[in-house]
Amino acid sequence: MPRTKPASERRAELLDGARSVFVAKGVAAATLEDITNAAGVSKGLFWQYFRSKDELVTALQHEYSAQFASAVRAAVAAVPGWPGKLDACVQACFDQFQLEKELHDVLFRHPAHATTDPGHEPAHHVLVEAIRALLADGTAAGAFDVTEPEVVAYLLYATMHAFDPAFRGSNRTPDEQLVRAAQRLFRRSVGAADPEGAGNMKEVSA
Amino acid sequence: MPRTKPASERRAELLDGARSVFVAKGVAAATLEDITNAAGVSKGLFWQYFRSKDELVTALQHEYSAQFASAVRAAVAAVPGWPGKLDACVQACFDQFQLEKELHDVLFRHPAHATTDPGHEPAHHVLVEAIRALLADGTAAGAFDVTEPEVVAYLLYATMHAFDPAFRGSNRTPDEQLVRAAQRLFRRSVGAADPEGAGNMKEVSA
Amino acid sequence: MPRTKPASERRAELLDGARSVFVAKGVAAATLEDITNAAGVSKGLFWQYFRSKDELVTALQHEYSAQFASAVRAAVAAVPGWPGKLDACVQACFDQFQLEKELHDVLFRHPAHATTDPGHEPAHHVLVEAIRALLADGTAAGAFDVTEPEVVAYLLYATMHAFDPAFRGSNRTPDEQLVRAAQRLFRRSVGAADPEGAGNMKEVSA
Amino acid sequence: MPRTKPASERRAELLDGARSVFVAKGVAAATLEDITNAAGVSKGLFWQYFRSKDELVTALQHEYSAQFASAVRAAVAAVPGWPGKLDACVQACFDQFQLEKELHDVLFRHPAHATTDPGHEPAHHVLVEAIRALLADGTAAGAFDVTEPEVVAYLLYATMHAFDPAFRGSNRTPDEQLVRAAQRLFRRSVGAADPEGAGNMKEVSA
DNA sequence: GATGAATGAGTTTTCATTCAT
DNA sequence: TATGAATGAAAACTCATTCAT
Repeated sequence: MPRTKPASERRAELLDGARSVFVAKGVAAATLEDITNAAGVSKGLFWQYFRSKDELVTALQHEYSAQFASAVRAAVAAVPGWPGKLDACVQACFDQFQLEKELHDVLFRHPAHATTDPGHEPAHHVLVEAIRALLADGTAAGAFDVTEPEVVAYLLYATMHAFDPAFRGSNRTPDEQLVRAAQRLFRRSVGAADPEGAGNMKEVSA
Repeated sequence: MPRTKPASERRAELLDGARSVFVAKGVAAATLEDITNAAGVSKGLFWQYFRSKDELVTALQHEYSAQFASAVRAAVAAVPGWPGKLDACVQACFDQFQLEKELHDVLFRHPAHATTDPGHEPAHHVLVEAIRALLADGTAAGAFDVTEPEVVAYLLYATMHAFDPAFRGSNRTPDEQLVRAAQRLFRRSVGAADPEGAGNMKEVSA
Repeated sequence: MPRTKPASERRAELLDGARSVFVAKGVAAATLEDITNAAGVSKGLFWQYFRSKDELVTALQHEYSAQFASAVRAAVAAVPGWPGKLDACVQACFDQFQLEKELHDVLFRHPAHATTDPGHEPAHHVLVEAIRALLADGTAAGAFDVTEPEVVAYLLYATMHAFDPAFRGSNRTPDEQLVRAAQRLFRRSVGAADPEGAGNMKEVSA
Repeated sequence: MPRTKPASERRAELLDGARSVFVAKGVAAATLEDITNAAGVSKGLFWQYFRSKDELVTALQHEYSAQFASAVRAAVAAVPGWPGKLDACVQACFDQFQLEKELHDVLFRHPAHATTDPGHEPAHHVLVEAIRALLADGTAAGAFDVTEPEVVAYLLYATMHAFDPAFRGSNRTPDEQLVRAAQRLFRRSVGAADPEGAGNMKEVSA
């Protein structure tokens, strides 16, 4: 004996249900019935909100990416100083991957997340773009030395996946150490001084 | 009507069939019948060589990783000079991703490639280890400045996925430019001079 | 947002919507939602006017048959002379089948139009009856020679389905020729002279 | 615990099962599981013999039509004399409709039996063609007077559907009488004398 | 070893029908 | 009266897996 609810609420319930089922058993293994059960609705209702499982996955991916990017942007904005912003960017990415450890994996390793899927691209892009802006602005301010911000941003975006729990696999580097190392790598990559005791650069260039 | 063949040959036929089917329609969409058809053997024979589809996928992943790692090691060994080795490592990774564009994607984006799958780890590890050795040796030789080779190697391994055609998605940077940028990034990361006209490092450290 | 309307109008809207949907995609493929959409009413309203899809189909069949029969009766009445009436009957049937080419097919080939459906019988019957009356009256008037008007009417009724576009299938006889041939066949069947140049009968009986 | 059987036997079992289920509950209402149950095989086996329900229906239609046509041809061939052949043709059609009363209806009234279905046309055609040949040959022999055998054959083919139990509906004419009337109608249509006591023709032509 | 017919649980999807508003 | 969100029973179809030959 169901009660009518606003569509946005139902949709959210379905998305929530899907998220938890996906995390629990993966996208491929999750049946639509699992999802509607988790959402507490009947099987048929699913098709009033999504045309297919893929559409649901895509919706979840968008949601995820949007949140990720905005968290990064906020973290960068909150910190003064270019090297600090760079560190904050790295830290924010790490935190985001920690936030819902399995979700990224389950959502983006799925084959549905095809190369050519135009739907997800913007999300990726928004994060690459955030990094690019950081590099370009820092370079313009004389703090960084990056001649091709677009390309470097893209490479660093790839690097960030080292934080993905699924990607880390058996890598047992402690979180703290991994983040510090990444920050140092990012700083060097943009030609900024190492975070603490900046002796490194000098020695090399000497 | 094939007659008896040596087991290793049959297994290879099955792996070849699977590879082509996986590339053609993805791992999830490929049925075991597709695979045995492609291999030119009967359906039942599959079970004599693999316990499940997942085992087959894993075998293919191993094959792939092993080849990848050995290609990288060979490329590194073939070049003299530490910065040159680093560049060669980057270039070899790029070339490997180009070699069978879709195969990596289809094999490793599949959910079967689970986080905790212990079967694939060695392959990852062998490549990370190759990079680590390069960094440690170069540092010992005074050419690089890397204090935590394990961690940096892992991070750079992640960066390398920027070459994955599936990962690149809409990124339209020309191949040549992408490789050059990656080489510069790697050099900087290890504290070596930029490939050409090493002015960058100096300016920053000045 | 339609407000209250007279029931008969609503019912007509529903019937119209159903007719167009049925013609467009067939009875089986048409969903009640298609129909209510086409009618511009809500899904739930359907149940206020029809107890089931079958009831709706039956209603449409009745409508169709009633119109068919009355068109035939009118055509017959409009023409003087018995052979002329017979020709007119044939022509009217042909014209009716042309009128809404697909509708008859879609409505009466549907399984819902079951053998034992007592609902459609009257319609058939009214047409058979029109033919029967024509044969009986013509015979009484000495123009036809039909000893069992009921049975012959029924047989000729069956013959008339040769005009059904769905029945014709790949038959490529031009319309004009088909009608002429049918008229000749009907005339002969009732023992009347061939329409033009009545030599045929004589030769045979000679 | 199934036993392997020759494909043709399995296929026949499936066809037999389908035929009985279709007759029992109609094509639309019959589920594939009903059919496989009736055939005594598992659900999945169906798809090894037919690609879809429609393909099965079509196969049954072909089977039916082929048998129908050959029965008619045999009956016609067995009788000497043109009028006798005509009568035999009518009788054979009637007998065929009696043979599996509901099957024709259930098979051909189904929407799958679409107008444009090229698969069934040959079957129709083979019967029309048998009638056409009869008319043409009889005319050539001077026994019939038919100027357009193709068209008349097609019309008489339509007439024959009066024998279809589903078509007859509430028509209560005794079988015997119906067949006699049809034979008389056919004879008249082709310009041959009435079966018994040929007075009719004479009176009319006089 | 090799085959492929047979199985049947499992999945997505549809849609007539209800009912709280 | 009119609405449309919600239901859930079916139904078609898939495919990994078995096993008699």
